[in-house]
Amino acid sequence: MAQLSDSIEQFIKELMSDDAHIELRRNELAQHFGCAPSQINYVLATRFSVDHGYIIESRRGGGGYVRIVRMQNRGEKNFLETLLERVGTSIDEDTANAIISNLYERKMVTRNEALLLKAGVARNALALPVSAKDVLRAAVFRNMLIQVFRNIEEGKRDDV
Amino acid sequence: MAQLSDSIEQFIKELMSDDAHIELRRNELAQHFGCAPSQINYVLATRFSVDHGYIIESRRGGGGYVRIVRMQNRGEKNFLETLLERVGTSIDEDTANAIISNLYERKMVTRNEALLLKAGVARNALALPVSAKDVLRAAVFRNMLIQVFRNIEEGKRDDV
DNA sequence: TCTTTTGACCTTCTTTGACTATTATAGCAC
DNA sequence: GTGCTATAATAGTCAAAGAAGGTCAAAAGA
Repeated sequence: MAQLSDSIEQFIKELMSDDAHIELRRNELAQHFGCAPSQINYVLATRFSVDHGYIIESRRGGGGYVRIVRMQNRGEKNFLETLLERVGTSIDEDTANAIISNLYERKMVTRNEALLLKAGVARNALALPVSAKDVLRAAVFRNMLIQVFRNIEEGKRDDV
Repeated sequence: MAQLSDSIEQFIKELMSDDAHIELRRNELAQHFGCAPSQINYVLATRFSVDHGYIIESRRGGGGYVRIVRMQNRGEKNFLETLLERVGTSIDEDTANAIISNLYERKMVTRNEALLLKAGVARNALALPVSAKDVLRAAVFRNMLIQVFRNIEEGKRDDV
């Protein structure tokens, strides 16, 4: 039997067709496939992750949604993947700064954005034992990196 | 989908346009949107708080009203101090996001920068007990805020 | 063994309604 | 006219219900 997950993956990809992003209701989709809502999360996690070239955004509560953004540019997608791999689950400040400078040199972020990124991962921002700092820095940095690429990919929406 | 709260927020912002303040009738507005009057209070509380840069004044009884006042731009230096004070040593995500939106509305950061700031303070970036998250978020956020103002103040040099 | 599926429980955001508080005004006593 | 009082017209507060989506681990399949 064609796995449920595969069908859902297909379905979502057809929905997207040429669009760079779509928005869907998790529960609706689950109902459509007669499965548990968390099944959708599984599909997103295993087939629409960053290393598959997608970025997921969502919102809870009334009017909640799940938005799937496809990275258009293959190079960028691979680059982000590489960066996230490099960051891993722990990273020191110098390495993070090097990555940020590199992004700036490639003109993927403005100077101001680069400085903002550096501020976010700076030692003094993380008042914790050193080893914990690196772990935390990695977490914050990953999030910011993904946002950098989202900024690049996404058309200008006006919600901030 | 188009959240009621979002529509009301939009509506109010359009009403304001360039004015520094507007006055409205809570019940009238509620009726216009066919919702409970207290819904209006919810929108005001979540989208027009002081952190968002607004002050609400109101009066009950016959001829009552709700006045929404957009806060004046203080000197930048002073503003940074105020913000840092507000952040203190612990801040939750919603408050941080409100402040960021405010910076964006005041055109002190670009949209991309705002999104970057939000990514830096997002819940999911901080895999820790909630209370610890708030403390850490404050630290990271302070650092980024200072950078925002440094970006504004400093002439464009090209070293990063 | 590795992947998929499900379900119980959690967190976030929105909407509503019952109850409370405040203010202006009309009517009345003087 | 003045001062009180009742009433109507507002707005505020808070808790509960409703409407999403998230997480994690156990069960089920391949």
